[in-house]
Amino acid sequence: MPDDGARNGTAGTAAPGAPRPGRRPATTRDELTHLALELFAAKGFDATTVDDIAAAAGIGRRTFFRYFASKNDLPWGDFDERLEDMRKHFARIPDGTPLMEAVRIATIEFNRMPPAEVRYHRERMALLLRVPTLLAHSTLRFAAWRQVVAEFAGHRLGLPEGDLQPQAIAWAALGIALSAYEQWLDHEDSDLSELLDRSLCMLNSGFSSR
Amino acid sequence: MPDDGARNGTAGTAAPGAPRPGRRPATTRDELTHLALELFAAKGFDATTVDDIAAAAGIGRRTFFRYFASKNDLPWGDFDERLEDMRKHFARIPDGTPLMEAVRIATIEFNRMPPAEVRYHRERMALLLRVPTLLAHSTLRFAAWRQVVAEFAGHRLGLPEGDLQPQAIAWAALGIALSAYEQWLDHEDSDLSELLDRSLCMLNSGFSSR
DNA sequence: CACGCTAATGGCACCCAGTGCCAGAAGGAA
DNA sequence: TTCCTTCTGGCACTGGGTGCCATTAGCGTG
Repeated sequence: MPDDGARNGTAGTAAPGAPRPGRRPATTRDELTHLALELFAAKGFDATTVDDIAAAAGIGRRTFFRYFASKNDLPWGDFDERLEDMRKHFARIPDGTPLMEAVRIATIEFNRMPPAEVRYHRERMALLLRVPTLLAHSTLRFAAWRQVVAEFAGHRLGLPEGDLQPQAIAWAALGIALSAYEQWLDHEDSDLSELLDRSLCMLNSGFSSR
Repeated sequence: MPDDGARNGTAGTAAPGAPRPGRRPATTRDELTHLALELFAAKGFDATTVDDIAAAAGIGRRTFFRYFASKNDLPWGDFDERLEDMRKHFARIPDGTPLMEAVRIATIEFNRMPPAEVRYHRERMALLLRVPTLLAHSTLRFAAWRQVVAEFAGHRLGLPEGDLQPQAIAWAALGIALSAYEQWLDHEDSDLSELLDRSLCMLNSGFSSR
């Protein structure tokens, strides 16, 4: 059995929660993520073994893999829930808004974060986009992001989401967002929202103006 | 194993004779790729171990890793040389050609193949884009492709290739090409060049027309 | 022919990620 | 206490990938 990680940890949020039977989880995904990120920053991603992380968390190596399917998944945090937010955001965009305009807005919104978290997010994204192993793995996560965009585009165009145009839009939007992220990481003083806005406008004008 | 031919290492590039000193390589990258692709088709990528491949080729496991840095690299064949071709192709495009038009043409050209190879290429690409491990790994190869496009775009725009616009163009072009590839794989009777042409035209018009 | 130079091979030990199995540990409720 | 449940974590095993090093195989020269 894949033994799929993450059950009722119920990390951050309160949720006093109905007292369930059985032994309590020894830790949470959040805790492991934080801990691991510190180790990565200190020793580097590749040099940090799962044993290191488990030891630091005071759990067994085997247990670690019940919280995360792989070491690569550690930096992704609550990505899947964020995707749901984006789906909802798309749903709230007025029908009158042009398709690519909606994509632009939703993408910017998806990547908005409180100023206090900028520093943290930057570190996380630097890991994800600059450590080759993680960059490779990220492709699989990004596929889920593309899926959300393709769903919306397909809906708007009255086409199946698997058709060329919705898929092309989703792929292009992802590519554009990643190029903006790379600029953001390269330039300490840059603003992510602005970079996303600029690059998505380029996309929407077919890179014609200069 | 019939390790006949495959005399000269460095198959492909010139230097027909050039009697070098030292022991002859036991096989070639090409031979290993072919062999492996057959095994993948028969047993699946994940179920085929490096030991299987090495055994089938009649070489030691250790030797395999001197021909390919990883099992994931097997299906990529001569990709790097093909990239050089694309670089040259870009260089030959007349200066009068609009930038995005040049990108469209070069992308289509890069992905052109003799009809006899279509079947083979389809199988290879299905592996690369549908086996999760390989899809993830492919990101790293695609980075090199983007680099070629970004170089050209940067050159044309008079900007460093690392700037937002060249990078955005490269990312978008890659995304578009991949969406075309997915359609091609999904529809047995489709034509890759045509799909690339259609999706790149969409890109160049900012996905505006319908 | 024997020697030395060079370039490749391949066995061995080892590291690390990830998995199946299973015997417990820890909690609530009867 | 006993039962039931959930989570833990040790153990053994697979498979990719690497460092080390002795060995093999070609070539040229004395």
